[in-house]
Amino acid sequence: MRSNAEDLTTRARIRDAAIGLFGRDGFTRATVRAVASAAGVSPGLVIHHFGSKAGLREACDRHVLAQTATQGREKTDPGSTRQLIQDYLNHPDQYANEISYIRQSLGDESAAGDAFFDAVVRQTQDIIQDGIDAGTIRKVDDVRSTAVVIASNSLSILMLGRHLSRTLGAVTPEPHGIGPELLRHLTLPALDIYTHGFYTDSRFLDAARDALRQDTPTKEGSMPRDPGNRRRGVA
Amino acid sequence: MRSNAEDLTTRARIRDAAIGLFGRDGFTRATVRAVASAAGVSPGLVIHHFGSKAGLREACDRHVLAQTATQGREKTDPGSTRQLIQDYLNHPDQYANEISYIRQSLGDESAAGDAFFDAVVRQTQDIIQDGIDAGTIRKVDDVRSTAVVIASNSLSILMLGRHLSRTLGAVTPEPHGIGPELLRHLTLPALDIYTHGFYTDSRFLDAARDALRQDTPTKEGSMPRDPGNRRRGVA
DNA sequence: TCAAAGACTAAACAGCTGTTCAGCCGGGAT
DNA sequence: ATCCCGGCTGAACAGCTGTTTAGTCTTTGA
Repeated sequence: MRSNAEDLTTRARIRDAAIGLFGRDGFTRATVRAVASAAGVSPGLVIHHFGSKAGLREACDRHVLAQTATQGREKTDPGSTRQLIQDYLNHPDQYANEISYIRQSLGDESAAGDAFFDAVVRQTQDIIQDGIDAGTIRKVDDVRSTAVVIASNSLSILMLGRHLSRTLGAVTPEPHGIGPELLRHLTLPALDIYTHGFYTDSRFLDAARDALRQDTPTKEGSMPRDPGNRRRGVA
Repeated sequence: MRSNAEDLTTRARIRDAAIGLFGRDGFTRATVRAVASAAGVSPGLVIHHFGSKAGLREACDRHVLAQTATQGREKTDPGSTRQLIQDYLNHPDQYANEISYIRQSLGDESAAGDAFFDAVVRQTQDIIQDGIDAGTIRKVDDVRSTAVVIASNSLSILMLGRHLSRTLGAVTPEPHGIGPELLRHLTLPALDIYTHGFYTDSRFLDAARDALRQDTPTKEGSMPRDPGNRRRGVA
């Protein structure tokens, strides 16, 4: 999205190379030497600039987080959100490194991953609340829990993109596997469920509600009673 | 689920220890020495039995895959599925290692992860087809794509369990973060969406359908036209 | 102009990694 | 009894890891 040329500060070049390698190989497998080599620099300089590999990772965390935060700023503005998606579909490679990096952060437990997930949930909750107020989204009992479910569903594409593209036979952009073709495959089925639901009646929902009502919420340990036939194989 | 005592073969003890450590720390971070130590054995013996660390991993893949395959065998039988869930809720720790291991396999690209994901999709597709035939699940245009969406949503709990438990304030069983309390939080919101849908009308679905229809599916590269306001921020 | 500071490198260091090797031990077959 | 073979160990090896160090080059500032 920004200047792809090599007019960047050496420090920034190292950071960007690290984001790419961390996203592709993970924080453990990506080595300081590989980052240095990708940035055209000696390993010592990486440490000189960032103190340690952990420091380099923190710098990458801060940078990716700041970048995605400015993008998520225009959350309740539907027009800019659409433009953002369109922008991504036109230039998928531009965001590839950040996407992969966030995927790694969400998997490999880290404070940055926590922060990103919380931001997505918060943002989703705002969108849902606005949608409810505008009448485009059904009124739900618990907005926060619903936001968590929706966010989890959305982020599953990020976490499982490689598998999704593979089983659907879509082209698989490296390394995250998320491309326009994948979104084209998933959009209608997902929106169909979000629009018309998945079950024909409220049988499963009622059963689960009953089961949860009579389920004594013991604060720790196993559940004493059969919770019933909640979530039969799916969900 | 089987004998937890130490009447196992040394080879099996090493394998089980490896499954635990691989699931907790990932395949790279978990070392042969750590596995050996956890199994009460010398590092050389691990190599002696499995040839290499990669061979050990393959053995773990085979074992976890076989174990989950036998469990998924009774897929279309709702009673046994319910019993399986109940069994898990009563003895969550029993499955913790396998769950974590599968999570790692799905994230860290591997043939075992691919096989597991495909099995889940296949199984989900069968369940959906049966549900449609029985009238409990709405008839959908594309059963396979719908199955992929449902499977992706379901597996997101596995991939993001730690985050879900954290933001919901639920107890977080190590290391995967999936416990009864988390399921208790998510069941009703998820089933509510699956039962009543999420949007109030088909506005978003229709818009996406129109956008996809007029979208020339170029087989490679960027999309030439604005795909429209599909999936506004969520989904 | 000179000195201080920072960017940068090449080499080395210590620690950890997977793996190998020589050999010990115990139990079954000959 | 002897042989031997597989389970098993402890030590060692080579390679890679993050990091340090000594030193060079370039820029900057008074």
